[in-house]
Amino acid sequence: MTKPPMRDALVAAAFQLFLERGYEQTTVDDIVALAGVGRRSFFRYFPAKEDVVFPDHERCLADMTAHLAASAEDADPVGRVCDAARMVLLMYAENPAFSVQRYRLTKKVPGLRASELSVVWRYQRALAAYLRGRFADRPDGTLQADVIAAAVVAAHNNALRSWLRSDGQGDATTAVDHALDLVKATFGTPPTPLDRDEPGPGPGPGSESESASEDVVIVVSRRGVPMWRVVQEIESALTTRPQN
Amino acid sequence: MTKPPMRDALVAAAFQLFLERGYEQTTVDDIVALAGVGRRSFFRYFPAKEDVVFPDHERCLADMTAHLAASAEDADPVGRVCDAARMVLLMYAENPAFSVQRYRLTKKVPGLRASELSVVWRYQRALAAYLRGRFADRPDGTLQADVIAAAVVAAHNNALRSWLRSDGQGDATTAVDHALDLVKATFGTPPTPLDRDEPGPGPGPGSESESASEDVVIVVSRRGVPMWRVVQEIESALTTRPQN
DNA sequence: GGGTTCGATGGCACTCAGTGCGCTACCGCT
DNA sequence: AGCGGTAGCGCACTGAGTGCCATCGAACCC
Repeated sequence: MTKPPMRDALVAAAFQLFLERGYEQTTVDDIVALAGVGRRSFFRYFPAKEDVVFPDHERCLADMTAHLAASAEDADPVGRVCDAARMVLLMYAENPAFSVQRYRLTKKVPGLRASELSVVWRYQRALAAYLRGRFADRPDGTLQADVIAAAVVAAHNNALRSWLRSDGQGDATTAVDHALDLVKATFGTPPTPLDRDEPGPGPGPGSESESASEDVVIVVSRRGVPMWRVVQEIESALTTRPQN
Repeated sequence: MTKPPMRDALVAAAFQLFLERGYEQTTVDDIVALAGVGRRSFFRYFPAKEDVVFPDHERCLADMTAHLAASAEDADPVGRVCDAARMVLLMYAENPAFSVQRYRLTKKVPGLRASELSVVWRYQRALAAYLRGRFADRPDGTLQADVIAAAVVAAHNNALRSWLRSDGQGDATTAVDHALDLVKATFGTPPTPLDRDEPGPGPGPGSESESASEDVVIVVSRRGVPMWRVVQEIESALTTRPQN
C-alpha cells in the first residue's frame, strides 16, 4: 500500500517485454530476470501472469464498492451507479499511455481478454449488488438491477474503448458522460420525482438545459414506442431549436 | 458432427469426476484414464480443460449467428436479438440436469466462471454485431447496439440463473420471456415507428402485442425539465392504463 | 551488544495444463 | 495387395503456479 517498488518494477518490466515480444512470448522468468528479482516474488505480488496487466483494478474495485456503500439511501440509484462507472474511467484516464498500451494488448491476446472480462464482471456485479439493494422493494428488482448494471457497464465500455482506440486523444469524460446520459435517460428515475423542481446541486454533468423559461415541448407518440425513440425525439426537439 | 462417441465419453467421465472430487482436484489424466483413452486425445476434442464443461456452446453460438444472419432486414432488431437469446435458453433447457450440474460447478470454481464469461461475452458480441449492422444509420448506433445487447444478455442470464438455482424446476421459458419482454419494452421499437401503423408480419414470439392500436400518448413538459423526469412521466402514462 | 522474532525475499522441486512430433492402426479407394 | 488419409496414442518438452525451506535484514527486547 505505502511503498512497494517491487510491484512497480515488475509491472514496468512486464510491459516492456510484452510490447517488445508480445505477451505469450514473454515468460515469467523473462520478467523477473529483467526486474532483477526472484521468480517466486512475482507470484507473491500477482496471483497469475495475467494480473500484472491490470495492476490497479483491485484498488479501483474497492473504491467503487466503497463509493456505492457510502451513497446509502439518498440519491437516485441509477445516477449513483453511473458515477461509480465514471470512477473506473478516471482510473483509466490517470495514465492514458498505459491504458492505451494495455488496450492494445488485451485486444490481441485472447487470454488477456478473458482476464479483462473477469475484471469487468466484478465491476458489473458490484453495481448490480448495489442496485439490487436499492430495488429490493420493486417487483422485478433483481432483474432491473442486473439489466441496468449491464447497460451501464456496456455504455461505459463503449465510450471508453472508442477513446482508447483513438490513442487516448481528446476528452474521455465527455464521451462517457454522453453514453451514461443515454442510459440514465432510458432507465434513470429521479430520486424524488414529485417534490422537487430544481435539479439541485450536482445532478451530474449530464443535462445542459439551463433555460428555465416555460418553453413547452409537446411529444406525441404511439403506445408501444418505448423510451428510447421517445427520448431521441425529445432530445432532438430540445436541441434543434436552441432559441425561442 | 455426426457421431463422435469419444467426445461424449470424455464429457461424461469429466463430469463424473468433477462432481466426485471437484474440478481442480481432477486432472486431465484422471479424465482420460476413466474414459479409457489417451491423454493427447482429450486436447484434440477440447482446446483446454475448461472447455469440456461447455461442450455445445460452440454449436449454439454458430446457430445463433446463423439465425441473426438469416433475419436480414425484415423485422425489428430488438425482437430478433431476443429470439436469439431464447435459442441459448433452449440449449440449456434441452438437458436440465446437465445444465444444473454445470451451473453448480461454475458457481464454485472461479476458473470456470471466467470461462463462462468468455462464452457469454461471445454471445453478447454476436448480438451487438448484429445490432450494430441494423443501427448503422442511427446517430449513436454502436452505443445503442452495445447497450441493448448487454441488456438482453443480462436479462436472459438473470432468468436463466434463477431457473438453474431452482434445480431446473418449472418452465424456464416463461421467466426468460418475461425478462426479455421487459427489455423489449424498454428498448424495443416497432420496425418503422412513423410510417407504418401496423406492426407488420412476425413481430416475434415475444410480445403478445397488447395494443397494436394507435394509442397516442401526449406529453407536455416544460423545457429544462431533465430527461428522466420526462421519461418517468411517459412511463407512468404508459403503464397506468393497461387496457383501452 | 547480542539474541530473537518477524517479514520479505530467493531458491529449489514438484504438479499439471497444453503442445509438437512421430508412430501405429484402421478405413476406404483403386 | 498397395496406398493415402485420418484417428488415436505415447513421449518429451515448455511454462504457469505452488509448497517448502533457507536466507537476510530490520525492528525489538533483555
